[in-house]
Amino acid sequence: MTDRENHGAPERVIFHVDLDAFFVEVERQNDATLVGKPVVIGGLGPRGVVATASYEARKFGVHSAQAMAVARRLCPQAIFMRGSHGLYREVSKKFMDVLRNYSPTVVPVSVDEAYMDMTGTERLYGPPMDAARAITKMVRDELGLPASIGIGPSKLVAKVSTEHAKPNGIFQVRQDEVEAFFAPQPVRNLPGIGPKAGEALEKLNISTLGELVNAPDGPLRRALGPNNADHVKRRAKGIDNAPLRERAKAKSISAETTFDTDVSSRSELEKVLKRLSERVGTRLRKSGQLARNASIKLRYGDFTTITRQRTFPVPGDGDQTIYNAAHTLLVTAMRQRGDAIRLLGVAVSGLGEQAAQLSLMDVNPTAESDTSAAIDAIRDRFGVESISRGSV
DNA sequence: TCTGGGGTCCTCATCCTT
DNA sequence: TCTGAAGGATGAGGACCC
Repeated sequence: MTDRENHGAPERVIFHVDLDAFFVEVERQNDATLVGKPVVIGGLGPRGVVATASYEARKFGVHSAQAMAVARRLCPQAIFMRGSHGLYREVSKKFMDVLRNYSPTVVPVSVDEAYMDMTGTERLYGPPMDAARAITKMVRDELGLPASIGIGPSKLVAKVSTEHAKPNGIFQVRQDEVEAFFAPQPVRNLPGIGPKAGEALEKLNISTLGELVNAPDGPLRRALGPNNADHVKRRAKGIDNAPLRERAKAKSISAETTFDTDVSSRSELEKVLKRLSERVGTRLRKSGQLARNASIKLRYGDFTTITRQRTFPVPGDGDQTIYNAAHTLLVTAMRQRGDAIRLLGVAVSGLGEQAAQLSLMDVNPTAESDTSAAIDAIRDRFGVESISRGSV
């Protein structure tokens, strides 16, 4: 829909609901001694990073994606935890159920945030601010979790508003306020502007969205790429007509691991590759899909990362099929560069429904698939570690 | 000094087919 | 039969998000 087409339509009311320091708050429910203390959740190994930090820890400069070692230095008195991701998924499901009481259109973005279309709900819940207060109250009453809500005429504006609502608040920006609200925002507040684009804009002396809107097109296009520059400029004006839509099925499934110390032993890498292939295969079969491609990801000690991809002769979902392709790719890559490896990953993509398997050109993909499915059944019953293929 | 894991989307290069 | 253009498929890499 173009801007013009949107004229005359009632202003959309979109909520962006975000749970504050979600992982930490869930842990605090299980252990009240964590309340009021700096808590950091993330990987505890030598190469772990911060997933979430409590507001008490953030005061010391701890933030997500930071190396755990740095977080420990900044805030040694914090409580460091690995986190219980299965539990977070369960709580997240309940959170989405609470939101569905208020709107049929709830689109989860991640475990701790979702968009809601609240257009036309005034007669039921009153003005948006009242509805938002009711939702945060219900989230707190039912789940014991603090939530922040940003309200706007689009997903983009709602999302940026949430940053002003945090922690534990509500912030609304109406259509006629969007331009004035966006103009003074730092460019990095615009979703889609990450470290690289932020740096490129800084070089052009552009630090706010207002400056971005008024920047000449030529240098902007050179800095961000022609298509992206136009897109970003529109968003910097707060223009976003994207509809609220359920996320499509996953397009790829992957698993990867970072080693505590870099690994150069081929047999060690093969063992891990096998395990990763099985993890991916199990999830692929659970999704009821077949994959057309397998790929590996390698990161070396100097942090350079490469990916190598291979297409199956026919779509498949068996562990062995995935492993064989991944192994070929790994051997070829190691021949080209034999350096020790920091991270190893396996992925499948080109996912499609089972019917694709009816193309009967291959050796015997079903037999292999049956073996993998049998292994899945045993794992479901007795746990992931209960059975492995011989080489693992 | 240190940079996880699981994703999506975009761009660009290359190869193959028409 | 050769050649070049166009376009799709594939592969690689990078940026970004939570």
